[in-house]
Amino acid sequence: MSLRVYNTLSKKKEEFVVRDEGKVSMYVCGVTPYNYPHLGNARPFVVFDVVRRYLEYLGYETYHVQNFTDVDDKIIKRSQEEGKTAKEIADSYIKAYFEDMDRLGVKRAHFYPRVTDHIPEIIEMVKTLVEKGYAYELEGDVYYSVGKFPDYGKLSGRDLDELKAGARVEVDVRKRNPLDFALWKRAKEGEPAWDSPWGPGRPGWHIECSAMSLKYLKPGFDIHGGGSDLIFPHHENEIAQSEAYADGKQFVRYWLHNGFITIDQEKMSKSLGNFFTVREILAKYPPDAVRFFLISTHYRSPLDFSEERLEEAKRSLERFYTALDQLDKLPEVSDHAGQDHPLRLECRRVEERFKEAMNDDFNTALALGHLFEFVREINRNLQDLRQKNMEEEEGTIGALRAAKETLLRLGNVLGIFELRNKEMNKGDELEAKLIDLLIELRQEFRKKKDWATADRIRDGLKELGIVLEDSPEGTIWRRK
RNA sequence: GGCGACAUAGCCAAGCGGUAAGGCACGGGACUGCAAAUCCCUGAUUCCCCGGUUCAAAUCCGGGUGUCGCCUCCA
Repeated sequence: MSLRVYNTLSKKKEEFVVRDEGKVSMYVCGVTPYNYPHLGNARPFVVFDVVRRYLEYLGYETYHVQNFTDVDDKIIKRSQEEGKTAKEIADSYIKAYFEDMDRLGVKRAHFYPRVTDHIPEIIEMVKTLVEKGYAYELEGDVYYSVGKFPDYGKLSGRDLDELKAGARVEVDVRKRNPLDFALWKRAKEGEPAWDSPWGPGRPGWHIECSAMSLKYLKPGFDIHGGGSDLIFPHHENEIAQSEAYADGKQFVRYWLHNGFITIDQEKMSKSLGNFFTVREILAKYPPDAVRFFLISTHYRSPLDFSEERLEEAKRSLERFYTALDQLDKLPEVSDHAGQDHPLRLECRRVEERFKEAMNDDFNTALALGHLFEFVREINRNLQDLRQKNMEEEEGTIGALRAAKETLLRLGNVLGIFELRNKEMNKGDELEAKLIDLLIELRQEFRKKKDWATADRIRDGLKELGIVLEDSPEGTIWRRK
């Protein structure tokens, strides 16, 4: 069974066929760095990180490009307010973007082009569009003439006439069609500007992505992704510009869009003010829980945010972690031990199911379900281990070690387990030694059957977020 | 006003024509000094409502109701 992805362009799941065999070129619309990213902003980056990881798991070589829109109205406004240059604003929030996404385990794209580094390419593209008759100049501004592009509306499923009728946009009477959009904007006083054939100005909103994606990925690249609010007008306009520029050559093969994060069923957005920044959330919840939360629902569905959900995500992950910790303690045995153990079969089955789920338009929720079932199977075997004789034990241990490898490998396609250790290792050594000392003392009390004192230690530690678990092999502790 | 999406147990969430995955929470049991962790068992006669198609529908069609999104910067 092969990978199928939902293409916004066709509104259907399609078989995923790449342009260049064995390689996937992907472009994800990045941020305008004028603010700290909120959770809604982060969703596409986590989503497309999983997409990329899965493609790599399948054996594709990926080339992932993501832009920074480092000049635009909001950055300019912000820079004027703070008395800084646009570049200073952009630089500082780009830095913040990386800090936050790194913590969420988002792999770095291979390349992050910035608009301000691509002004010549953009000017060239606008110039060509004017020459080809798709764009016109108006007092230093250049507009794209949507009426010239017959396919306009094909991505968002809109009809030009309907759009005109329903347009709530303030109409600029100079434009030929109210929907014509700016490719180049004349500079106002005090704004960053570059020289162009139409006078000093800066790129319009949509042209950057076309210019940069075409430059680095060439027409007909495989995946273009972003939030579904970009479908119209941003991506619609990108298609219009890019396909007009490339003489009708297909711009993108697969358009992928993720659903929104909502709060109380309402879209999380800066303008509504109902947002939480990634760093606010990470101050209260571990990154793996946030990431788990983000992938526990299919990427195209809306996802309602709440602290309860994050708590739930945290508890769900515990299931994986307790199993993983048990598996870590297993002694080494020959790799071939337990070759015909039933658990080995489960390993193959879970991987098949995992692939089947992910092949169906990256169904991470289903994939996680399979992983949970697999964990139960692992725990069953772990429990059995105690009642086994030596010979059987070796086989079970061998199979369990293989299961651990499978679980870790599949989990990391989703990027969840690798985040855990980072956070867990944060505790300092002194703390660990003190806890060990308390456990030792408690052991003494337990021997003397002084349950009251023993329980006081356990309860006290629990208050501090340290959970003790007694087992025949001794007492272990973990953070709650 | 135009276009579109979604409605599945207490909560979250898969399934998209063959008789309801998984997680969290809850209850019972095993284990334990008691817990915790883990395992076992239990939970929707039913998938918003009403019709229809079909041997068979949560899944398809029609009509309602409700919620949300896009049409404006927006991930």
